[in-house]
Amino acid sequence: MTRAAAPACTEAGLPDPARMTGETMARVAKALGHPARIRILQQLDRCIPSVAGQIMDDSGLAQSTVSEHLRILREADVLFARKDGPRTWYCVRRSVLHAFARALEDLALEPVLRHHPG
Amino acid sequence: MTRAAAPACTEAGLPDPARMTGETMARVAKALGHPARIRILQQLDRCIPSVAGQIMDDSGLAQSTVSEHLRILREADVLFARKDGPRTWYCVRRSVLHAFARALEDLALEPVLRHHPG
DNA sequence: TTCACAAATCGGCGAATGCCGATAGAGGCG
DNA sequence: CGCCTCTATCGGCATTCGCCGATTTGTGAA
Repeated sequence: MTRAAAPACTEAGLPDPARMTGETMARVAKALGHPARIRILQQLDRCIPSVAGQIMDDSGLAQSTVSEHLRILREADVLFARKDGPRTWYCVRRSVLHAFARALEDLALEPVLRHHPG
Repeated sequence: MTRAAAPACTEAGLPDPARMTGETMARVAKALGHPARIRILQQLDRCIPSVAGQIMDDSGLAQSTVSEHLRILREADVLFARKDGPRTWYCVRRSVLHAFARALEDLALEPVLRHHPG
C-alpha cells in the first residue's frame, strides 16, 4: 500500500434526489453506460487519491481518456470530486446511485404494487 | 379504452442474470440512457398492444424512431417482444431491471457491508 | 523562480447515435 | 387476389462519443 491516506469524503450536505425524474434517470444511466465507467466505480468504492493515474494503470486507457470518463461521471452527479493540492480525490455519490436504483426498482414493480407519491 | 386485451406476457423461462457483470451493467445502462426510452418503459408497465403507434402519438417521435428505441431496449434484454399477427406485444423484463438495480445498490453500499459471492 | 508532477483540456480522427422519410414485409379482411 | 394496418428496416444526415497525443493549468518542492 504505497497510497496516501484518503481524506474524509462523505456526502454530507449533498442533495439527495428524492424522486428522480425520467430525465435524471436517463442522464445517470447514460453516464453509467460504458464498461470503463462501471469499472471506475467498482474501483472507487472508497476515496482513493490520484485516481486517474491509478485507473489508467489498471485499464490501459490513456490519462486523458480516464479524465474524460471521470468528468462524465462527475457531471452526472455520480462522482464527487475534491481537490487537495495537485491531486483530486474522487468518491462515489452513493445517494445518487441508491436513488437511481430505487427508481429502477419502482419501474420493475408490478403496477398494482407500485409506490406513488402523495 | 379502445385497446384490445393484452395476452399473458410473463417472463417465465427467461434467464434471470444472477450476478451481473460490469459489461452487462454497462449494456443495460446504455440502453436506459435516453429520456425517450425511460418514457417508453414508464408507459410499458403492463403489456400493451401496438406499442409503437401508441408511444409515437405520445412522444411526437416518428414511428421508425420509436421502433429503433424499442429495438435497443430489446437487444439489451430490457424488453421482451412477442409477435401476434401483424402487431407486437412488448413487456418489461422486470427481472433484468431488478437485477440491474440490485447491482447498483451493491455499488452504492459501503465496502465493508458489501455482499460478496461465495 | 524554476522544476516536476497530477489532472484537465484541446484538436482530430473514426465509429456510433438519434432522427427522419421512404420502403419492405407480415397478416387480417373484402 | 388487392387493399389496409402495423411494424421493422434502409439510406442519409447531423451530432455525439471514445479514444489518443499534445498542450495547458494548477500545485508543491527545490
